[in-house]
Amino acid sequence: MPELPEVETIKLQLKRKILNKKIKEVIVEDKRLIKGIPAQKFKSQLQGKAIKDIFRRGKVLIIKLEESLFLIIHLRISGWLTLSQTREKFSRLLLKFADNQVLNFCDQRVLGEARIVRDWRSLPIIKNMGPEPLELKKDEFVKLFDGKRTKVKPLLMDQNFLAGVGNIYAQEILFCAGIHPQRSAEKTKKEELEKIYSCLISILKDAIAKKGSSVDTYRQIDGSQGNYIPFLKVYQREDELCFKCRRPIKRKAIGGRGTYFCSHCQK
DNA sequence: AATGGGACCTGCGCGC
DNA sequence: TGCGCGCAGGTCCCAT
Repeated sequence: MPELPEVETIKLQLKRKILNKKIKEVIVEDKRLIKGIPAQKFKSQLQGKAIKDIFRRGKVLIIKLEESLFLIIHLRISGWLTLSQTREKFSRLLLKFADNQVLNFCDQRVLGEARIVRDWRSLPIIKNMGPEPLELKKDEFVKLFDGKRTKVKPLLMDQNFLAGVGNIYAQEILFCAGIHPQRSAEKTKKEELEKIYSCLISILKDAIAKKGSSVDTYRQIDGSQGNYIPFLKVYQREDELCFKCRRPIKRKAIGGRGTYFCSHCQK
């Protein structure tokens, strides 16, 4: 559920708070979160290192440390980060700084991951990742669809096609563009793809401005919810009225994913 | 190449 | 009240 706007929010907020702080102590509450190396080694590599930069690629948060080490955090479905004085209920990994602030990697379902690498660009998830939507021009976006025979919705969610869009924003983008979630890419005209592009950009920007959607466990780093939920037009609004035509919103499992849409406004 | 399913996980909300 | 079940969505992996 943390998609691009949520991870971007976390990035911006963390950047204001923990840049140049030194990690004093590392507590691994659940080893399943730590990938690639044993938890002991993970801890010793982080110990004493200062945070030099924080950035994002798709849904992946990348924290640059001293000595060219990178802490890679993927929140997957149910992860979130907080910066506080204490541990949280679902804290799985804690980084304590010298000023006693604690960066909590919380994750209800323990599907997230943390790893340390030197060459983050060669991580498979990064290496194969599609372009950043907010760095993409309209004609570049349209061109991505050349020769694609898949349905538009799974394409938008395919991280190797386009980075950062997940199930929630894909649905919102398609509603905005008036495109049915089962529409195939090859039957989508250039003008429609351009409409999808403008919806993609405006929705992502708006969601970032509102600090993300706390549909489930996602939180801002102070623990408060994101503010975009009241602006969701279809997601989790089954049987509620479409804001455009006042007909009830439908829900259907498409490609194994819960999908909300208006069958009148989306063709 | 595209699609479908299962696996990874846990907690919540529902119906009985 | 309590239990079992279905569901939630990101990614990877395997089979068709």
